[in-house]
Amino acid sequence: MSGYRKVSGSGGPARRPQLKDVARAASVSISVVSRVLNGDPSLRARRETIERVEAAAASLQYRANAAGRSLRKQSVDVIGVVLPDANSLFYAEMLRGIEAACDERELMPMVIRAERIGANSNLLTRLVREGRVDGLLVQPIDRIAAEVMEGIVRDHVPTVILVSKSQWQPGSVVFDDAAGIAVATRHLIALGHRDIGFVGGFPSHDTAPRRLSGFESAMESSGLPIRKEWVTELGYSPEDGRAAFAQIAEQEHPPTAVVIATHNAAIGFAQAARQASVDVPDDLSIVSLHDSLSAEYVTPALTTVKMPLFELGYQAVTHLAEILSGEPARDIVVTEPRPILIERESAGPPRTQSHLNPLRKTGNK
Amino acid sequence: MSGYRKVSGSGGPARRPQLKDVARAASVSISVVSRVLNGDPSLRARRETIERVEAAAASLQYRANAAGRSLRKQSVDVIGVVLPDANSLFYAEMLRGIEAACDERELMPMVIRAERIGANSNLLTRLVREGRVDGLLVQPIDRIAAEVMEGIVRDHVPTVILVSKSQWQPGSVVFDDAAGIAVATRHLIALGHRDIGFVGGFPSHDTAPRRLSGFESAMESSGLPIRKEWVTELGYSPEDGRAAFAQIAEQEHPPTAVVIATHNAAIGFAQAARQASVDVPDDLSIVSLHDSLSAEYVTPALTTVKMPLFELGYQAVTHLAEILSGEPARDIVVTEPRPILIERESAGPPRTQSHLNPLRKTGNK
DNA sequence: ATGAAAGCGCTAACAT
DNA sequence: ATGTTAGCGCTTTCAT
Repeated sequence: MSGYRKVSGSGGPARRPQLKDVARAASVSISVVSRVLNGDPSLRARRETIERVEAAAASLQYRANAAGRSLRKQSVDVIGVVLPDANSLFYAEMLRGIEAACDERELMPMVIRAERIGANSNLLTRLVREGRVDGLLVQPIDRIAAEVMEGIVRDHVPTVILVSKSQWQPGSVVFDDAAGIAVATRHLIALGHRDIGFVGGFPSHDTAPRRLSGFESAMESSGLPIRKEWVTELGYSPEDGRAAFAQIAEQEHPPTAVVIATHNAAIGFAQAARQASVDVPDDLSIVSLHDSLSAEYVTPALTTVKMPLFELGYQAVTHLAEILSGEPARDIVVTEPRPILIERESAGPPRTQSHLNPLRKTGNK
Repeated sequence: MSGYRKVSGSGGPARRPQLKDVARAASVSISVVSRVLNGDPSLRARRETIERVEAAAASLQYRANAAGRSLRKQSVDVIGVVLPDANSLFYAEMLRGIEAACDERELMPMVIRAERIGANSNLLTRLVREGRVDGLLVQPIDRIAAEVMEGIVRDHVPTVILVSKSQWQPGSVVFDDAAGIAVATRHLIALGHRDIGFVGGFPSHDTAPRRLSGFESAMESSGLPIRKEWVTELGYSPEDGRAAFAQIAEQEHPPTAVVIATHNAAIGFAQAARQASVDVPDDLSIVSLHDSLSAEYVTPALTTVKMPLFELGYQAVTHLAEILSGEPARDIVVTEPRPILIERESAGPPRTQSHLNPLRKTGNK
């Protein structure tokens, strides 16, 4: 079918070398070549033979054909990586961790944007049933989580869930969300804030309660009260962040600072603040969980808590490889390296206190 | 190797159905099943038989094993997509076009960030020599372009170059760069600017002269002069954009507006302007080629010219598929849809003219 | 210490 | 109108 793979004639593109070519060049049988190149421990060959085979393979630039090998081994050394938006800067670092771990194990990551699964709902099932992947790394998004995850469970694909813990089966890698939120909260406390709000995620998302509890414990251990009206649980999207701002800014006595549980909500929250001419950080300080490149470009640049994204990706692959080699699936929390505060411009000391709401420029009620 | 694929015992995960299972269920031979499911035109079967086979395949949720099929067909229906940074928002839309075209042809795109190739230089060669991809879509970056492209040429992999034209061999899909730059330039002229500069790319990059010529012809057809000192050819990175600002802002009589030949340079240029307290757009208007999500987040939001990224990706796959089926490689210019001006905040009418340099706040020299 | 050969799942040429 | 079979390139068991 493919036009370039003709039998070698004079001038035409050469056929790719295969086992038998190496075997002929080294004057051994193909089985010896296979064993040498795969480092078969049961191999009992003369050093000289091994060297001859290796030299022949190198000079021919031999690489085992993936289809032949896969057919025989019943595995393809490819893992599918399903991400909400592979183009988001947020995932750049996680993907780098995934790639690094894959490189070490001679695995190929095949990235599938979750959005594609919506349009082409059997895409994942196809990949699995056609045997194009040995296993899956999945970061579920709410909308498609249920049906996709059910398909995955039904197909018995070795799977590790990223960032959130699976309700379906063991096998996940998550951040220490509470620790990250605590770092953010303590930074605001250290700056002198006492009136601190929390913009959280939707309670049904399994990360949300962990993040909220990080906020609560950091506040409590500094003896600071938590005011219900300063805590929103609207979701993780920019729109949710905007809504959270609306809810918090309308209050008679608003907080002087907020911890925001995720990056996208922080973008929306800050945008809404700017549109309402609320000065960040002078009127309102913001620290958000999860750093990302766009945090730098936003005005004001966002102070964030950077979580170990690289390591999460790395460990996810590591654990998936364990599962593929027969070990039981586990739920892993990535605690190292610890969350790191990235100070930029969105958090500062509170203004000298005034009991008027500086956030509400329109003085109604 | 993979732990989940055991022979079906009681309770254990079921073996994936294969041709012979469908054949047994439909009481026909495996060749009939293969021909029915592949829509073989030479098939001369009874309608009833066809229906029986299709029903059996559907009820078993049969999917042909990729390894078996690939081994036989000598093609894998996977194309490698090498992008400078797959995580950049810039490529999101191009990738969507690639995916859309792949979905239509039952191809799988396998995205490889070019950065990985630096660390793991034989990665691409490996993919090709192992037969894991049938062809390649490559956007070369300067640093690795030469060695990688040479490897590709040597391996005779069907390849289509993205965005820039290949000096190595035919097979490319590029934008109508001149048209895009002309749209940007004409917008500034329509706003009343006469003193317009151009921040271009490095001359060795093949897109650079096309973009410069678009600027020149738009200026000339409005009877506007081009001043050499307002034209920079430093490169496409944010740092290059910063350098371009430095060069332009230092002049006695600077332009009131600039066209910037690419998105990243515009980000750097605008950042440098902000740091120099130059008001954009009041002191200096900016229009850049290539829209991207971050153009909205930057302050001021950038006025840009959106190029047909989706279509470029789509056509690249289309053409690669043509090459794979034996047609000769061509160099394609994507002219539809035309470049579209996205008006945001970085371009406005020029200030009433003053012959002092408003860009140079420090009055030295 | 090395080789022969079976067989992974599929397509297609060749029977019938 | 349908079935039989060779063979794609590889790994691995079994033989020597």
